Amino acid sequence: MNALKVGEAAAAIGSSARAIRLWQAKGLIPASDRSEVGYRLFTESDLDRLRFIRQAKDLGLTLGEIKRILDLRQEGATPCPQVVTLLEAHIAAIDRALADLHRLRATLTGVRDHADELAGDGVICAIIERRGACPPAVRHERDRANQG
Amino acid sequence: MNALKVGEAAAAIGSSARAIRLWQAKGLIPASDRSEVGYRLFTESDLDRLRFIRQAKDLGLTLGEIKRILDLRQEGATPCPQVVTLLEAHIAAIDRALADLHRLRATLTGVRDHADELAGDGVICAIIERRGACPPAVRHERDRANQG
DNA sequence: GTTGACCTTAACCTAACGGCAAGGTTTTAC
DNA sequence: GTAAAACCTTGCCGTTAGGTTAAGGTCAAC
Repeated sequence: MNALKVGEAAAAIGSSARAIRLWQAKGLIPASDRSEVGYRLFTESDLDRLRFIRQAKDLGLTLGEIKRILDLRQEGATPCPQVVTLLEAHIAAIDRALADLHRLRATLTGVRDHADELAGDGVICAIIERRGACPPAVRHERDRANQG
Repeated sequence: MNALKVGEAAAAIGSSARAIRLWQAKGLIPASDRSEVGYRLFTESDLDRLRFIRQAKDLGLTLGEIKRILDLRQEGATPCPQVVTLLEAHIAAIDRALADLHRLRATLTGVRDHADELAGDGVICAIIERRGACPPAVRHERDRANQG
């Protein structure tokens, strides 16, 4: 038989054994067959699903989103319309992140370039303190992900 | 006296009481005075330090980096040169993130724009599966931060 | 028969808090 | 004068997507 163990399956799809176990624990893939001693065994059709997950991850989808797509498909629905919606939400998020990063970059280079002019008589560090009004805090991508 | 409780101090610097407690637990600010019943009490000079932390955070520095700056200053050193180095490292990281996001955005819009052409006969979702070779995985900013 | 490469689960680590619990305190309103 | 609202305390769990041990079982090769 051509059943693969988790490490072999991981190598086949270009991911890690740990990641595959996590996907399984999170319900993205069903409980796999086990060998007599308990090793996970993956078939070719299992690999298709694993590859799908990896490709979706390459597109920046979260495991939760991928699970939703997979569940939709399981219910017989075609998830593609929701996927397009999802992609558009991600594109919008990327645009926000790009704008934030551009702004932050401008602030940072500005601060760095004026570092010389700032005498070292700030209380802690003049570079950080002597730069006029604080621009509104730039929230990082990861912050936005966690709390709206 | 004008000692502020943690919630008042948080409001004064534009952060949260929870964040201030965290900064204290991580050693960015010393153990503050306490009222008779154990409430944290902050003076004006405490606020300066809190404001410094918030400003440094606005520049994208991590709490660990800010602590290092604060510790340097405590040892009598002027942290500014290291701060410049830090800023340049952050700018470089931002540039990498920008490049990654631009690439991911291009991939995403490409996938979205060709969604119509892809018949729904993919195993799970044609949009995700039928797009030729997978570009190398784009690692997100937060991944890079956690493990080199 | 032992070394080394693989597998198992479990638990801890990352960044920076938010949320909630369970209880004590202060303030405000009736 | 007291009751409720609004604070405060500590502490633990949750968030992302796994990496990294730990402790132990399994399998192939030498």
